[in-house]
Amino acid sequence: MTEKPAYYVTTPIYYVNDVPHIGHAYTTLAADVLARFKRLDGHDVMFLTGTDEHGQKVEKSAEKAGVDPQAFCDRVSARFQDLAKAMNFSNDQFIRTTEERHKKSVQHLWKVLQEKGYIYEDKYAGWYSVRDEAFYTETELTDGENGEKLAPTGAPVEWVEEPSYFFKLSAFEDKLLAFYDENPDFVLPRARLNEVKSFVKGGLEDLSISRTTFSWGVPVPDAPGHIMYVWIDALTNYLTAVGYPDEGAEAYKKFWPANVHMVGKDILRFHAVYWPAFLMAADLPLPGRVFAHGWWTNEGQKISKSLGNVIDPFELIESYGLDPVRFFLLREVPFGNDGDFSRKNFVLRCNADLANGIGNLSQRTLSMIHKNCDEQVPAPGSFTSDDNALFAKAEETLEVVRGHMDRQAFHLAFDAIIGLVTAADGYISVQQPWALKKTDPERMNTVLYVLADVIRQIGILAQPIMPQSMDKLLSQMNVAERGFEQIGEAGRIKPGTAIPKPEGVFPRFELPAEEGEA
RNA sequence: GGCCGAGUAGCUCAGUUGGUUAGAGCAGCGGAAUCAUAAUCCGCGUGUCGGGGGUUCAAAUCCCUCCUCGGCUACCA
Repeated sequence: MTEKPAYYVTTPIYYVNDVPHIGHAYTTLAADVLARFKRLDGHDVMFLTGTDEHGQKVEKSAEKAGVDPQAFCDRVSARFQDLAKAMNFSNDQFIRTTEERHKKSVQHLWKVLQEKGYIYEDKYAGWYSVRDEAFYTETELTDGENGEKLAPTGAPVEWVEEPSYFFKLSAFEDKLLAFYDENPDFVLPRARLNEVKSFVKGGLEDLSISRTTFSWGVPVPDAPGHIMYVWIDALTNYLTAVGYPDEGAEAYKKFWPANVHMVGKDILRFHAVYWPAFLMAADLPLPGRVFAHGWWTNEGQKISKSLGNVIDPFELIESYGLDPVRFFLLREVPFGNDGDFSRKNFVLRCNADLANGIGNLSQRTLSMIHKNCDEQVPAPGSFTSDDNALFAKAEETLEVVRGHMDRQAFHLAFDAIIGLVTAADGYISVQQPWALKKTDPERMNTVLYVLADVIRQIGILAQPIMPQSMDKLLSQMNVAERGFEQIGEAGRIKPGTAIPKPEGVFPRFELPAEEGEA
């Protein structure tokens, strides 16, 4: 086995009652870029995504579709796997909660929690609306005309009770608060940590973790009729994937605890409160970080099924190509903030940074080399301070990018790479290799050599976000070694490397026609 | 209602141990160049730093107050 450091990053498992949309693509993309970055940076990476397939909603949807639940899950889970392919995600595993290994894992965890005294049986009671298939809290209810209680949706509710097992979440209030204080980067962005803390400070109630009203799920051990309810089942997938309950398993020893759980802001609480509490209760190590990202709007409008403005990632890839989409999603908006997806901004951003930036820089340089240097990388003469300054900037960029990646500041990481592109363009303007061609061909060779090598490094650095395009670029330059250890002098491109007539890496897009007020 | 956060150039944002003429990118305008995907480079911002009051030699940066916007306030993933 290698001595490489381990890095374990996860996405949530996606609920199969939904079809894949931009939100799913976004979460997994962020995890993918992180995973690819860490691999290139010399880590042994475990990148996990998957589908959550249990619960009453799935059971009902399957019934409605006239198929058995497993067949239904197979079908919808496949759509998420299709998305992973279409987005070129590099996940090492795709876990499904209906897998046997997961059932064993969750049941084991349950028993551990039970043995340690954190699970007890009681009654789950609440205001339930049959029409909405949902429970509501007292405060959400309104009084109807006849004094009856109504759900926010206007549906009548009734008081129901059912037997249920509970997890003693209330026992972890102080431990959690202490943990947050000792690990202020456990939740990012920082503002989200405040929310989590104030939630915990507000007092924790025990958690209902089993149901008796449906059967599609993992059975509670030795409790006929009881099915595990949601979080204890879903969250545990992160353990299952690395071999739990076999704590001696190689993957487990290597990868647990996870470095980062990437999640949408809507499920932060479950990852930042319930999950650490479960793990504390089981005496298992806690993950390093939960990062809660924001949501997208579509042309300034909130995305909703009823508005019919859901963004289909497959369609987006079809229209613009994969890498521009990957780039835009993580470059346009400070990661963690909400963002707006607008076609206009998409085109402006991609044209500026990709077509006019990386694309044009490599095209102009490789083209000059191809035409003027016998179709191969020229041998450089001695380097000037300008040359060395640009080389230094390239090396420095890796450090900057690494720093931002470690805090999931993707937008800043890419900003640094684009900054290197801008520096290289500035260098060309000053050096004017087209003029040197007549006055000092040897100096021209040196300048083009410097540029070729910096482009090589840009290509290497940008691989995590745009793997296909950078593969195309690096392949055109016949660069075979592409890890971050190749950044700087160690990986300098070899004079004599063949440079064929370059092909554009990024297309330029047309601005969408201005539309009138909607 | 309670708690938290935000309001800085047309747009997206950076900028708080208080201190030179408040910054960046994009968009826009002007110029240069011509190797390149009409791409690139250079130059150009008199911005009430949400309003008002206060502390201070000095405030975008501290205090008070008001306005606006957003988030959280438990069992739907």
